[in-house]
Amino acid sequence: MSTALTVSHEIGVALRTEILRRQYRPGERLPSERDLAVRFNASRGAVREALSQLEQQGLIDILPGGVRVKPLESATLAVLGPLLGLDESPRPDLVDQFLEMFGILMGLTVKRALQLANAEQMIHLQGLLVKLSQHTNDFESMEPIWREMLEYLTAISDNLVVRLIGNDLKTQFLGQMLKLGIKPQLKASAAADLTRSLKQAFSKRDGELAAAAFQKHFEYVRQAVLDILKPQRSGEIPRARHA
Amino acid sequence: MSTALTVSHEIGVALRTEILRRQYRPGERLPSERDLAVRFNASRGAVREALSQLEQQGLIDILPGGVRVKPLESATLAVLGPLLGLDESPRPDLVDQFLEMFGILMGLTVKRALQLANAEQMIHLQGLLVKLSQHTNDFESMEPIWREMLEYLTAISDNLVVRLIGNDLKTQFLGQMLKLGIKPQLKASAAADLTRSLKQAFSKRDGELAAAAFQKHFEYVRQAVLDILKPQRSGEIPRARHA
DNA sequence: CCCTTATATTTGGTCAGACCAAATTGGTCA
DNA sequence: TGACCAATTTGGTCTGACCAAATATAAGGG
Repeated sequence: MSTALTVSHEIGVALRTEILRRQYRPGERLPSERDLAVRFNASRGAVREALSQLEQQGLIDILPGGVRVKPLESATLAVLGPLLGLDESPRPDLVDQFLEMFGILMGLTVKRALQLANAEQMIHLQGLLVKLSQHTNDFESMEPIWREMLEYLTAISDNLVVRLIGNDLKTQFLGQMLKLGIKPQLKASAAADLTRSLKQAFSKRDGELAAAAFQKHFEYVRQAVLDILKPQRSGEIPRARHA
Repeated sequence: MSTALTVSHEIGVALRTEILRRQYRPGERLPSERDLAVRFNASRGAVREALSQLEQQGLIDILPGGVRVKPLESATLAVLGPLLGLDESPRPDLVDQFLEMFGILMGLTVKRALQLANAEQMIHLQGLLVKLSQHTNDFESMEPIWREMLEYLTAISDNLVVRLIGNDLKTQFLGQMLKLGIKPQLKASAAADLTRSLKQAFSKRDGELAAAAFQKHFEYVRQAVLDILKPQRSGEIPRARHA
């Protein structure tokens, strides 16, 4: 299932999957490097590199005497993608949490960007917005423009913490979502709504307004995605809807 | 400066520091593994493990033909701590961004916790709050109780995305802050304010209110920390203050 | 003189076998 | 039963080797 160019990556992915599937209890010891080497038909060096990666991901503690598995909750963001890809269909609650967080980050980004942007940057932004509003009916053609705008906003806002978190989330999730072929069918009206709100917020340079627009849009996306992910069963944890 | 139990960690830290100090341009090639091995007086295996870690941190791309340095912005949250610890005094803007994000995460956590908590959990929470309000004047003695409450809130809210981000931030930053001896002198009144607001929010089970209390408190902390970090010079990027 | 094409070198990926120090384990003895 | 000590296991590291792909270099043709 997982592409792995090198043996060590392959081993890493395999072990990570097992840990994420909770085949080891937290605190339990992993097989010794030598045993793992035998099992994967690889050298100890390769196994070692794999373990080194898992350690960076916060999944294991590798210390003299044995490799110990850590509880999932103490892992790194790096495990989110793999966690989503465990089954054919990702856990809806995780996807929802991701989208919520992503909306928040995006809100923070615009808000700050609108504060810091200079005149010409504002002009560029509004130019992008105009371009967007000309394609509201064609999702495919507006997607790259969206990307460009987000990239631009991120650059302006110059918030490394938000950026790094966003990086992780993006690479972790978007990859998985695309891989799983989950593309929420957004009504054209939703995109139009967002661009309209943003236009207004940009012209007034109202960061709060722009942030709110993003948040609202992402709530719509969340709903759309959830409708796809659990079309049958319900009765899950109720989700908040900030009025 | 940096504690490193193993040689490979040591090499990893050294190389990471150099990259974070921008001693290599993005896209530039790192010295070959063999050269690095000579330089660090280590085996290629050790170097390899170090590189493997840096790759996980998003700092390098390690591919046949050479190891290439990636731009800082495409790294992982794992670099935040090291970034803060580069100089004797951490970059104030990063610390501020961190605290802002931390406040937001905490707000999300309480909000959700108050939604999901059952009766006995609420009782426990309020019990902790009472304990806290009895120690508002003694920072040292209330700190563990705070930790316990946060841990408890996090467990209840059961939001893995927020939790993982929080993990990273915590381990990354708090470690550095403590190491650098930056302990903001919070007035007792601030802590009292927070506990009072939380008490009210808990009794009414008002998540928004509790979140707001945390945010407000963190804004106070941000100000306090900034006052420490840049006592002399000013003229930096103005920071937002959400009324 | 420039561009293309072979050739030699470098670089990462992996393996095998070895040694050390610390931790674990198991048995022994009080 | 419990404390103590030896044998084993485990991670940490090193050396030296081989392969395939990528890079750099030299050779050749226009």
